[in-house]
Amino acid sequence: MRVPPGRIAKKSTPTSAAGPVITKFFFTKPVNNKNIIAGHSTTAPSLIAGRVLAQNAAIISEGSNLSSAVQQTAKIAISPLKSPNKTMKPAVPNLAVGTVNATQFKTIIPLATSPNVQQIQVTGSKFHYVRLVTATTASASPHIASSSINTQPISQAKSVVLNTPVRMSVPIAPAQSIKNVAPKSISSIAQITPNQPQQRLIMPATALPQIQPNLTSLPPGTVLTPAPGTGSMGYAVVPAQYVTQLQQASYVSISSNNGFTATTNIQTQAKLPVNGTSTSESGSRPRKPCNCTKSQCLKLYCDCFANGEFCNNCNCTNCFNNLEHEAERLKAIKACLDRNPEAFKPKIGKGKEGESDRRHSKGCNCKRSGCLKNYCECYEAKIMCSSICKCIGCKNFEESPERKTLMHLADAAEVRVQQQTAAKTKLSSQISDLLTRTMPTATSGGGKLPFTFVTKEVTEATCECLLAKAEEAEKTNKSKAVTERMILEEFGRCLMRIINSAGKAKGDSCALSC
DNA sequence: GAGTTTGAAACT
DNA sequence: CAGTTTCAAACTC
Repeated sequence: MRVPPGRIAKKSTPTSAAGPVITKFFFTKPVNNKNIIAGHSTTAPSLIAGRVLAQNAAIISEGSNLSSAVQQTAKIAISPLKSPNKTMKPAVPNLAVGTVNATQFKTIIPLATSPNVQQIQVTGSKFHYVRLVTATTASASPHIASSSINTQPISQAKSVVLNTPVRMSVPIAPAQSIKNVAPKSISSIAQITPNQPQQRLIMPATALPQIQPNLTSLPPGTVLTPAPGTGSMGYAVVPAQYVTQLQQASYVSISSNNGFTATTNIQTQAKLPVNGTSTSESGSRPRKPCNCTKSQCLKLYCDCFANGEFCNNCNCTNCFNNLEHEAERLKAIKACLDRNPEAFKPKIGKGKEGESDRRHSKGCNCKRSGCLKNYCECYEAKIMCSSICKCIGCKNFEESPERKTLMHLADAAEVRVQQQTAAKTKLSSQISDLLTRTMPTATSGGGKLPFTFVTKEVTEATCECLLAKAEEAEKTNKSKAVTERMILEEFGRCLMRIINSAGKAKGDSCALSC
């Protein structure tokens, strides 16, 4: 059976018979939260976005009969969690790996500096996917294939070993999280292959309510490592910016025991507005780079950390919120979760029945701002204070005249900004258009002017002027030499008029009237 | 840009 | 749980 391109993305690994076997998994996602049933799939009734459908061992041997291999495997699908309204379905048995639409993986980008990392871009997804690959031997130095690897039929490949039981445990999370994250039983999992390398799957920085309910308290960046002796695969939930960090890393090692170890300084502190592309939990509001100095960006004071993001293009000093300090970061995450298991959950959630749709989960405690400044978390989130707020002198309620005034001013300012932006855009467009239209004349060095402006009418007018001069010379009995001189002088004047007229861009032969 | 104010987070 | 301290963002000048 020939697997359609993209159904199981893989790379061609130039391995010798004795060479290392590169184990790679691609965990695919549906686009636009749609089920990913592909036309070639003979199983899998549905696949819900964001679900780990089955976590049994998955084995695909490249070069072997794929169909049989697929039939023997359990299937795993991980996808971004952007359809919170959908309910978790039970694990779907016999869902073939690679039942994803062939167009879903747009590109698989090998990181030039790290043979262990591949980026995966999914059409229509704002998330970056990264897959980390570990060779089975230390000497493995696989050449990462080009982006065309996702189109290569799997039947041509050598081997893909998915003999890896997937077990998810959360050592850094509170006990209650661990309890539910681990599968109830792995007894049904196919034989565990000893000495398997550890793999980690990098998942988007989105809350994971649909994978496991108790994962929601884990911030992106949490590493779900395998339980001792039970498997060789772990998961890391990272923000999109992680991709940037990986790109900046000259080397990222993946040890079976230690996880990530970036050996270079992979955090940039460049003061670029790139972080403006980062979004908050709402997915729309740009988040500013942090400026932390004392917290090492490992406390909730740091917005990046609080949002479960790595610092990237921030202005912070002594930042530990990066891959280089993964251990410290995980420790800090654990400490935060110990203090407050909800620490990484969105603060703005659904209110009670009859109250506003959105409200602060804890309520604010403002005393002096009247809850009408951005100090107030409710006001900052553009929501009104609720009954659970403990604020003093609150003016952030529906009928508050101060609030209405502020909102009005804010709206007016926003409109003004939009108008200014539109005006700038229009002016820029006009300038650009003008330059484009005048460019041929400007760049021609004037060489086209005579040709452009010496029209039939201009030529006739010039000739009339010259003839008039000749008649004038004839009437006055001028010598031949003088007559020629008079005609040449007139011709010179005509040329000057043509040039002057060209400068006026009129092309008007009237300018040549004698 | 420096200094001040503010309230959440952290600490005791 | 309440009071205090620390912290970084928001704000003012």
